Amino acid sequence: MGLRELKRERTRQLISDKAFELFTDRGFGRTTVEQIAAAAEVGPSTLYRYYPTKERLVLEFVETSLFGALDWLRDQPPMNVPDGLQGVVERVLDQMESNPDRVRTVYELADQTSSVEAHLATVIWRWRDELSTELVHRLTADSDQPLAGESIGFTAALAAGITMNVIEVTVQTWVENPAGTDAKALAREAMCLLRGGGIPLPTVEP
Amino acid sequence: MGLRELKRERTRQLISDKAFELFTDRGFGRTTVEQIAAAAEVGPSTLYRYYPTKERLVLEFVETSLFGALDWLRDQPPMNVPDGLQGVVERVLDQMESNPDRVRTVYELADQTSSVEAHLATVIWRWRDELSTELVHRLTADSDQPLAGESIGFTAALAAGITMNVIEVTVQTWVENPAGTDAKALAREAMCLLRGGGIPLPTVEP
DNA sequence: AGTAATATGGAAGTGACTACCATATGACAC
DNA sequence: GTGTCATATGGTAGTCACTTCCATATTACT
Repeated sequence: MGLRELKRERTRQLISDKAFELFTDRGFGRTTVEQIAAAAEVGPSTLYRYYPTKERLVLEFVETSLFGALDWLRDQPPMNVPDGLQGVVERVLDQMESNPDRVRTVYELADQTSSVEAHLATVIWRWRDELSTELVHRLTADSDQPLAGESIGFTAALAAGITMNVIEVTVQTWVENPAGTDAKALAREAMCLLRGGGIPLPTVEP
Repeated sequence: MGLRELKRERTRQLISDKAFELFTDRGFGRTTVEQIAAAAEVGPSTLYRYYPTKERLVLEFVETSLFGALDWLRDQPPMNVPDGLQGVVERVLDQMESNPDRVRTVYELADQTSSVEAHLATVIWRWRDELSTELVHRLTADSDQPLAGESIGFTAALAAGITMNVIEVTVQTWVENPAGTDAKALAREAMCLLRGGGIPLPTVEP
């Protein structure tokens, strides 16, 4: 790695760290980009070359966690879709559990500031869409499948959406009570949905 | 209804209509709030009293469609959760199908402009959260349930998320091919997930 | 008609983000 | 080392969404 890329990485990390300091200190809305740039000792225009929006500063961690797991899936040999998705979920949860403070901070900032929540949602949506297209590849490329071509897109989107839901709900539960939650077990149980296990809902008499 | 509220409704509708005209004409990003205000013959500050953000102008229709269905559920007598959610989905699809042009326009604007997509995501998330809490009410208030108190929140969030997914994927499919898609039938099939039907995925040999 | 409540328009300001240009710095051939 | 080129940086000026505040106008109520 050349000196150039090394400094790039360092600057990137410095900006991110200083931003999180300021955000946790005065809050997202009360921190200006100029303040972050000043704290990281770079010009505002340089900061924008690293992070295109203020919100991306907050969400970089979530982004790399999610898309890292997706890259893992892309490198896997053919396997049944529920197994692959199970692996994806566990990879994401591993990332989250390895950095609980970051996760908590991101959640707090998203709760407080609607623009952060909005950007978080788009990151998650984009991930879900890419996961969906990856599933389509896996279902069509490997062999001739019994499913009709049209409904594959529908099914894949649904499966990707459910996977995303399981991650969201599991992480949410875990963030609210980290000690008392076995995130992986919870997710494994929820993923039974894909395998036809249904969802344990009580019946209600009218 | 007094004269005051009548004029309010008229102004609101006028602003919305003019905004859609301009958006479809020059695009969302190339339309300024001042232009919308001028076209509706109101001051910019008045416009902001009706719509807190530019994006809400686009998303009002989606919002009322979704939350209208939620209000319907709140008025329903106790019933099994999957049946209630099925009704919610069908109400939403009814709204969408009754105004296909609006739906298509919203989709196009969300595709082109990331901030619209982001706001759309938050509207949908908020709706999902409210649906989830409504499910918790229904599952706890009516009778004593066999489910443990802790896991009800988890299960309800999962069910609400899946419902949201079904709506999203169904509407997406329908928007791409309105003529050849029976949205309600598609959604009904997908909602079988909640009832333990699983998802029709082919197996893959390694 | 008179008064209170509320809706409107405009002006001034904040801050995120963009476009652009001059300058500095690491990379590479010699 | 030295010169050259590609790229990274800092600063400036500007756009536009959105906020705050105040003076004025319009509706509702007695």
